[in-house]
Amino acid sequence: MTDSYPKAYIPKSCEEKWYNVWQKNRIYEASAESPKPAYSILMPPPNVTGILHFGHVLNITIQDVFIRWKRMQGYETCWFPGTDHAGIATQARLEKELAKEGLTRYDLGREKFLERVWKWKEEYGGIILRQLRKLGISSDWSRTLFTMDESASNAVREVFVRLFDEGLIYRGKRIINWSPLSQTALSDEEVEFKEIKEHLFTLKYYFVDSNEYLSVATVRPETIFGDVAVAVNPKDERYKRYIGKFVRVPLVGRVVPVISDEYADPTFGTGCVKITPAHDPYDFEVGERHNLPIINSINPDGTLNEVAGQYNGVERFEARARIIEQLKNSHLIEKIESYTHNVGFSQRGGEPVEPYLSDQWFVRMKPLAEIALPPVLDGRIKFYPEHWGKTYQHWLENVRDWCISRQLWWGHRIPVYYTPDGRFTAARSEDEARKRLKLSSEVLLTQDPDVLDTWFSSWLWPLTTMKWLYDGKSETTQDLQKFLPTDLLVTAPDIIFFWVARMIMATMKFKNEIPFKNVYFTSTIRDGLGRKLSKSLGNSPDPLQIIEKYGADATRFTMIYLAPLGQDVRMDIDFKTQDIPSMEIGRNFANKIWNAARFLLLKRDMVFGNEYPIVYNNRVLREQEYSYSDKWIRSRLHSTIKKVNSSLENFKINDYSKILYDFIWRDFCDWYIEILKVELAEGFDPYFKQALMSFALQTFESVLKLIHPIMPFISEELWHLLTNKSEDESISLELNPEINEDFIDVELESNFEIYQLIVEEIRRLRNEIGIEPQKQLDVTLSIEKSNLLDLINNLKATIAFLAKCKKVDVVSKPGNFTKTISSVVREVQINIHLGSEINIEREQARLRKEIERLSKNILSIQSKLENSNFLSKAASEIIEREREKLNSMQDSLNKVQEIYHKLVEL
RNA sequence: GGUGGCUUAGCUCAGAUGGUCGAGAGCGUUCGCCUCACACGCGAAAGGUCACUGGUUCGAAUCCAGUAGCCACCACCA
Repeated sequence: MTDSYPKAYIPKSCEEKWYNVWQKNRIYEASAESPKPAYSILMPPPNVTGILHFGHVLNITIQDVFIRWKRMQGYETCWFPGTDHAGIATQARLEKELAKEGLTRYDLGREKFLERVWKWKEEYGGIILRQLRKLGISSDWSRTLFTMDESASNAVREVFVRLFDEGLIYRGKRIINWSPLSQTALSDEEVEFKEIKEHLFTLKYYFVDSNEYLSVATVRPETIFGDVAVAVNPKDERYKRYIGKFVRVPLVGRVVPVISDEYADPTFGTGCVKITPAHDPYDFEVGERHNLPIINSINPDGTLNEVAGQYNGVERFEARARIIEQLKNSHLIEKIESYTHNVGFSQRGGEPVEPYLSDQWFVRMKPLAEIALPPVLDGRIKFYPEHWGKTYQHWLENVRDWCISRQLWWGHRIPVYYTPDGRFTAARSEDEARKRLKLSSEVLLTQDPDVLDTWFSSWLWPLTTMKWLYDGKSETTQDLQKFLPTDLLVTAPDIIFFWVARMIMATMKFKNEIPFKNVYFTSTIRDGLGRKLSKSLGNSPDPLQIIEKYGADATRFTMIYLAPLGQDVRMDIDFKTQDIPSMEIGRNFANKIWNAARFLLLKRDMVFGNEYPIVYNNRVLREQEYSYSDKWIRSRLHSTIKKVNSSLENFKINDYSKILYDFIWRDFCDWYIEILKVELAEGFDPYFKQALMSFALQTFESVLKLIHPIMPFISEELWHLLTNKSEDESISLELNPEINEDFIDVELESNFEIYQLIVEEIRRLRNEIGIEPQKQLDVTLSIEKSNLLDLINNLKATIAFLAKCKKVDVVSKPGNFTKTISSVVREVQINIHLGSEINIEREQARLRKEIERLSKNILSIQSKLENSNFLSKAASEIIEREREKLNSMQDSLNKVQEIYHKLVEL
């Protein structure tokens, strides 16, 4: 018998078992036709190249908690999973593999390369979705979408054409952020600025007609090959006279004009700035204003080009070093200062981006920003924590056009077709392009070679997951009708611009609907030193190993327990072993739950024998049979249900975990179960014992339901052990316990608190005096308050059990005792009869301390109650409470003083 | 430069709408326990001028302002 309930919870076997059962029974697949109200969540699609890290664990667990909780509240829940094709990351990954074979993508050619990527995707892509299953999540896997699936691609193409036709997508020659590593354009959002210590070089630009020169500062001397002018501020008296003259670009020898432009800041550097339109966005604007030529001196791979003469083909930073040498040798450098400034880096590749002039496709953002702002401002979409709304607003109000073309192969091909003479149109197919351009079938059309930014498909996620335009035509589907808008989006704040904002734009634009009602921004997880987790820092443990070691439930619970809304999380990480010791919180808690169940099961088997489960349902406590502790735990349970619901409703998921932790560990295990032991031992009537156990088991079943959203495996396992239900049934399809306000008894809870204080005080005194652990002493409690007296009398035996007393007497009047140490909690006097002489001095000292503490408190309350302002302005119930507090403390003080004086007399 | 966040026990953090805080938890530390569910446990203890200054209020860890330190995001001028 005992063998069926091992002493410690073993997560592994039950996790595998139950996930397989859930999958087999397809219990988490949603029906759009269900009459139940809908509750839906979009899973932020991880990259196909991704592997599980702790950011996912937190993010995914939060979503699962809400989905499971709502499912148990009777909603038709649908959690849409999927993966993102992650253009740059995936292509880079495959190119790396090719490189091992000594190949580049160009060796294979576009078609072969893409075949290869697809093959890789089928084989290894989406490993992360399998890893997510280890967490026990209840997403609807039948609805899994990949952003390059045909249905999604159809929608992407359609959206592109529509925006193009509306003039919201345009092609333009602009300075964009170029990644030399990936050799593609990037959006502004994909650039990260870092502070870099470099040098500021002041170069000499000699006038063509004199020995004088202009001093021009630059941090990028390698761009001098693209210089087409030197600008000075028109108001700058120092340089006014040079405007219109010509200088020679150092080394290059090109003769360029000195122009006047407001852009030159007289207070910065020398006040002269070289203008290189091809390599700086501001210079580009200056060039446009002054009609200057544009000279590109850098290749897409980051090397200098033929314009740079001898530096042709030299990598940009290498070139810089060599150019400086040459400038030095030619005495063309006036000075070199160290200089700290911010440089843009490619978020993915990590290399400095190159401002690069090229033809790219852009989305006009203003009109989209205008429709995306109102739903957040008017509260249709709520952010948690709220303050992200400000960040969102600021971004939208200052948004710049979105560069969506990428010079990659892996991604959605831009649906634009060009004629040999340079005309073009967006179209759903080549045929359509031909029609649109009114071309005969002989004219050769070429499709744009570029692909779209990955986020151009991600922003349609709320729509494509629900099969919008899956065939390029259908504007609505059952899923859209049932599940849009979704209820909750859980995501990291760093993709608020990339993704959250753009989803709002797209969904508002194409469906005139919000994509989600609530957005929960997760915490950033950091190590003990406050650093973000990253592989390169070696502070990013593999969640699968942690799950292996501590269990999925433990991992889930710990993450939620540690991660309050809106606050970063610090996890102690053992860098050597890649262990996370704080996972013990969850593991120990799971073990505690397991053992509470084990206790109940053992007692159940004892009390019912083989009558279980036949008579189980007939054994019910009659109302008068409920003991104070039964009523207390029932009251606590219902208070807990209430708190659980309100914390989840307010997205305080961290509170939810703490409320249950405290309730289960403290209330249920430390007190209720301990008391139950006594009640079972005392009861003679087997029917009564069975009823008592039924109540305990039912209470525990409620506990399991409450904990299920965060600890799905152990709760499922125990629920089955407890109820003997068939494997086809699942606790996750049960309804949450309902609150019965009638069961919440505030007065009982407060009296019970005094009972707990009494037990604790006796234990404390025993410890303090050093009574041997096994020694049982007689205790007399004197209590005047009648309802408390009744409660304590009722629970007398449990006090004896919990505080190791031989006998507990309860009297209504304080007695006169010798060889006794006494203490007071609230209005109760506790007397422990030692049966031997006591250390009077020590007792006096102890009591003096108590008198002091009480007197201090009383004084502060008294002064409050004597304050007429307080009496006239404070709420009456506050005053009443203070009065009660004062009375209670006075009473305590009187009693302590009485004891003290008696000691003195001895 | 702009915006937002944080600062409560040795450590990590709870402490909506100010009074129930007569400041809490977990870990760590100290002491005592293998008490018939659990040593992944039980019982107990020590440990805090709630960053600083001022204000609002009858009353502030909680609201406001300022200061300091830390963090994040945005903008980025040669």
